[in-house]
This record gives sequence, structure tokens and C-alpha cells, in this order.
Amino acid sequence: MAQRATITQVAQRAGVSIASASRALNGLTSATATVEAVRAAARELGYIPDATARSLKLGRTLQLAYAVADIGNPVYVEMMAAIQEVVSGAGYRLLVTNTGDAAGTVDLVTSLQRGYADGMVLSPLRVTDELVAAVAQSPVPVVVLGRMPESAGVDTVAPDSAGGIALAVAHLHAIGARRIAFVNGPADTIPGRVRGGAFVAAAGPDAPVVSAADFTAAAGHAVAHALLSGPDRPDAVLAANDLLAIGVLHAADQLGLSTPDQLAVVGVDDTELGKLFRPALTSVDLGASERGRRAAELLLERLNDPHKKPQQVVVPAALSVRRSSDVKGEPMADDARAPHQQDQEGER
Amino acid sequence: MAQRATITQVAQRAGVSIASASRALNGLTSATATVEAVRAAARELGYIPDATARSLKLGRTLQLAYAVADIGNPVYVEMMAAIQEVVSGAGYRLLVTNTGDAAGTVDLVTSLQRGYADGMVLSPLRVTDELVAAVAQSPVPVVVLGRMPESAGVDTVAPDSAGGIALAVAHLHAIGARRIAFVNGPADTIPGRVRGGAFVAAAGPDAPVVSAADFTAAAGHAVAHALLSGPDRPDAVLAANDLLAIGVLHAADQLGLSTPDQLAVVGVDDTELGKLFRPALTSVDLGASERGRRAAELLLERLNDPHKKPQQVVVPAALSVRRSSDVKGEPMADDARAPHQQDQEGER
DNA sequence: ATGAAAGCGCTAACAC
DNA sequence: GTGTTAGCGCTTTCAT
Repeated sequence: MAQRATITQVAQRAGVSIASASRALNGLTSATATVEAVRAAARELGYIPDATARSLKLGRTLQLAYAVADIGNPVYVEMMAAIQEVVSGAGYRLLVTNTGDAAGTVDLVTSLQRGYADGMVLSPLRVTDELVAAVAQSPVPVVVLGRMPESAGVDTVAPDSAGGIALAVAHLHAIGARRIAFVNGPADTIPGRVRGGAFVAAAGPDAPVVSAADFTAAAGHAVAHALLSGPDRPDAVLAANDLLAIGVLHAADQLGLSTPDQLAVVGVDDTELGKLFRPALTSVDLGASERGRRAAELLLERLNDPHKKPQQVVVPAALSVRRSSDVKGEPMADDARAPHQQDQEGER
Repeated sequence: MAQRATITQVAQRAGVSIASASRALNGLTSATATVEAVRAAARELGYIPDATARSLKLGRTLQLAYAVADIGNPVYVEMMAAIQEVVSGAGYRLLVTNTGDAAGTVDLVTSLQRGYADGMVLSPLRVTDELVAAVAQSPVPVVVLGRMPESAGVDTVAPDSAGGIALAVAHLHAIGARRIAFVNGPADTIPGRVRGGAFVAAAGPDAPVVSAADFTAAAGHAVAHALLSGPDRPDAVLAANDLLAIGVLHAADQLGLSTPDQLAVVGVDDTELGKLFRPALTSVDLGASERGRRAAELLLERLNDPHKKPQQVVVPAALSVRRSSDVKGEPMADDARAPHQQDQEGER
């Protein structure tokens, strides 16, 4: 563990003042001879400028934070990977935090006042008034992944859940499904509410909807087993995410229902799991990676121009059709864009 | 975006010196009246101490870094979640970085000289002499996930790959497998080399081994299709990770081989994917979460005592037996501990 | 118990 | 082009 050299030592060794050393190192006006001497001294001493001191002086940390409720969730990981890439490309380091519950999220946003990061991408579990207030109060810009009232005055990036689910319902109708059921997650979550509402809008108020205890395969299996054993068995199921859909496939298999012939199944999120499962799962791609990328870009843009108008970006959805809903009627398009995506983004 | 208050303002408002304000806030010796006045002033101003200034003064950032080659890989994510939990519990923030290739890793370790973190958990793709040197030179402690020469003098946390693979081979023998093949990933990677070597050690030099182009299901499928179509078809396959194993299952299914009767399949890593796949995948659990936790703990311990002896921890492996290798002969134990785990950790 | 002052390492006026 | 100086916000001697 080597001892670190300071700019003072570099200056001494080069025989110049500290200011000259700083200038030479940062490429400001200085004589060629000075630059060389300083560079040499720095090299010999293995000098690397201290990030903390620099931050204190400059008023910026060159760090950005990504806060999310459950860092184990593949969708958030996908976003994180995209964010990490954009952010590091711009010379920033990425801080990752688990918010846990809703209260934790508010604390986290207020903690930004400590000034350990120049901005934050926040993926909140729920949007409370308290959270909106905290975000508005934040001393550094926050970009929210999800929707927020425009009055909050923050940049947001949201998926086009409604468009994506409409796409899935249309697809199921097209392959001849007569009775489409929706397997939702808990209705008191944001995705549960939004996706459930979108399904009703797309499939009509009479389409059957059941809610699983949480967004897991086990919960999906439990609720699907009942659904598929009961009267008026559906011939297609749209699940609120891929895990639930896998649970549905398990139940169908267990009950001896063949997929897709007797039961077509579609998920949401288009995860790796769905692609590798057999039968491969048709799924609504909500563009997690793209959302992460856009959020990071919006944050960087706002850092450059704090006064620009807040944007509400909606990332378009797509449908990846695979074996779990692929019957002869439908051509094997691997990808379809949402027709009614409401991308409200402005310039760029 | 509120303006942030400084300790100077708090001191003024409370009618005391800056030093007294600092002492009162940090719980050092000060009169009760002073404490109250300062607390009140701080509350009224919404004062929160600046992390950067504090870091500069204290010489510690309260940040730890986690560096990994591919942040999208579920195994690394599992480790990250565990690290995040330990680290944040101890009051540290977690910085996450993608190293990319091997050269990037060395740069990253040297970049620690910037002093933006108090320590690092490093999960290197390959261990080169250059990297060992960089780690040894690091101004802050580095804990390596993987093995390193003891002479490097750093704390390491490694999986017991050999023990885990021996467990899998023994299990396959126990269920009656006569001819066990190993589907490896690229042999020029660390896991490829270690796991391949462990298999040969456990199954003997005559056991068939093939190498896939990378650690993906597609690569596993390709190589397994050839393996299972050729002469001397194996009756069991151990794959170097779960993705490869899924590829093997795809190939078996495609060739009309029933699992586990005609072909038993076992993976390594015990991922969520394997648990949800049908047939559910038997897999060697290398304790990713536990490794992440131990690495973070070792880092914290070293921060507390920089002079303690470097430790080489080996986390025990276990076998999760599931349907893909579950034949009647074997009782349905869900979990078995490695008998020859070589846990070399010292105290604690 | 408290205040004055030094200083962490760096950058940016400012004057020469 | 370069040196002197101030100062980012905080903690911590050192006197008192």
C-alpha cells in the first residue's frame, strides 16, 4: 500500500509553484518547459490527483447515484447496466443503493443533501406526495424512472405499458384466442395497477382478471392452477410479468394443457428467463435497457443545463413473439413495435 | 433545489464558534445549552454536513467499490446484492464499476489512488502478474473474489469448485450414470480452467470433455447437440454453469432424449433460471451470495485493522438435486454439503 | 467548555 | 507565464 503523493510534492520536485503544477497538469497556459518538468515530476512520484480534494474545490463529485428498491430484480439490473455504461462513458462513477421500502426512498433522496453525488436516477416503488416533495427539494437533479405528476417538475422516463399490453392482447386475438385472462401481481403495486388497468382497457371489462400474491412464479402457478381448473377456462393468459407467466406455464403443464394450442401464454418484461424457457415465452418488451439509458442521458443533459425544461419520456414497447403463443395463423414476426406509443420526448 | 446550509451558518445562528458547532453536532464535550442551541439552529436551517468536506478532513470517503467484469451476469449480481447489504449496514456507500477486459481491471485498481473509495471488492476476469502487482500497490485494501497467490498478501474469497464438482460427479454415479461428460466453457477463462480441472480430477482422465465457445445456452446447445448425436453417447452431462446446462437440455429435448432417464443433466451456480426451468435443474451451489457477504466482511475487518494477517477464505459448495437428475434410486435430498470442503478461513 | 486557527489537497483569481 | 493567496466545508489541536 504505497503512500500517495500530493501536488505540493510534485511542485517542489519540479521546482515550480503549486499553482503552476496544477496548471501544467490540467493543460492550462504554461510554458512548455514547465509542463515537461511537472509531468516528469508527477510521473516519478506516481502522482494521481485526489478525488475528494478536487470535488471539494470544484463543487462536483463526478459521481451519480442509482437508487432502486430491489437490486436483485433482473429488470433493474438491466437498467443498471445501461446506466453504468452511459455514466462511466461520461466520466462519472456510479453509486448503487437499495432503497427498500417507500420510507427509505424519501430518506435516500434527502440524503443527497450530503453532496456525495451530483445527481440521481431513482426507481421508486411507489410515488407518494412526500416523495414528490423530497425530489422537488433535492439540491441535485433527480431523474425518475416511472411516472410523476408533471407539476413535480422533474425528468421522468416511463415504459409504455398500455401500448405494450394492447399489443399483446391484439396478438392473442389475432391467433384466435377467444377468452383471454390476465394474471396480475398485487394490485397495490405500481406495475400491478398500471398493467391491470391497461389490460382492462385493451381486453374489455368482461375479461377475467386474477391477482397473484406477488410477482413470482410460485404465486403465478398457484393462481393459474385455480384459474385453469375452474369453469370457463381461458384459452390464453397474459401475465403481468415473465415470472408469473412461467408459473402459468408450470400450471398448464401440470394440468396437461398443451401450449400454445390449448393455452397461449404471454408475459411482460422480455427477460432472459423467458427466452430460454421451453416453450420459449412470448413477452412484452418494455425496453428496460433503453429506459435506463435514456434516464442516464437525461441526467447528464440536465447537469449540463440545469434550467432546461423537464421532460417526460415514454419508451416504446414491443412484442417478442415466441413459441408460447405461436400458432400457425400468425406469421413468425419476432418483433413488433407498438403502434400507439406516446413518446412525448422533445428535442435531442 | 434548495440551497445547502454550512456549519458556519449554523454556528452563527446558534451564536457559537464553528468549532463548538462541530463538537455539539458530533457529540463531543460541550455544554448542554450549546448542544441545544446548535441542534435547534441546524434543524431550522435544514443543515446536513457535506460528505466531501468531511471526507477530505477525515481522510476516508465512507465509500467502498465493487468491481466486476460483467455486471449483467446473475452470479455477480447476487454477490453485489450481498455486498451492498453488508456495506450499507456498516454505513458505507457502494460504488459499482464494470472492468471489462483484463487491462481495464488493472487500470481500475490503480485508479484507487484517486482516493474515491476506502477499499474495494474485486472480481477479476483473469489474474495476471500485473494485476497482482497493482493490488499489492493499492493505497487502500482490496479483497479479491477468486484465488490469488498467497504471496500477494491480500484477502481472498473463493468458491470450492473442486468440492462442488466432486459432489455432482458422485451424485451422478450414485444414480447409476456410467458415462459422464463435461460441457465446459472456454478453457482460457478462470472458471473454465478450474472447473474443467476439477471434473477431470473427479471423473477420471478418460471422461469425455467438450468446450463450448462461451458460457451461454446457445453455445451449450451447439456443443451438446454434437456430443449427443455422436457415438458413445453419455448418459449424464455435467455443465460448467447453468446456462450451458440449459443448452444441453434444449439439445436433449430436440433429439428426443428424455431427462433424466436417458440423460441426466447437472449445472453449476444454482441460479434462479435452473430452479424455474422444466425439468428443474440439479445444480452445484457455489455460494455466490455467501462469497459476496464474506468478501465485504473481510474488507470491513481489514479497514478496522490494516495489519491483520491476510485470509484465504473458501466458501463451501453444496448440491441442489432437482428433477433433471432425479431418478428413483436416489432419495430426494434437496441439499447436500460438500464433504471435502477446504475452508481455510482462520478465526471469526 | 469554548474560540481561534491550522490544514486536509486542490483550483482559481489576482497581481506581477 | 508564474507565484502568492484565498478558500471549498469540515474537524481538531492548542490555548484559554
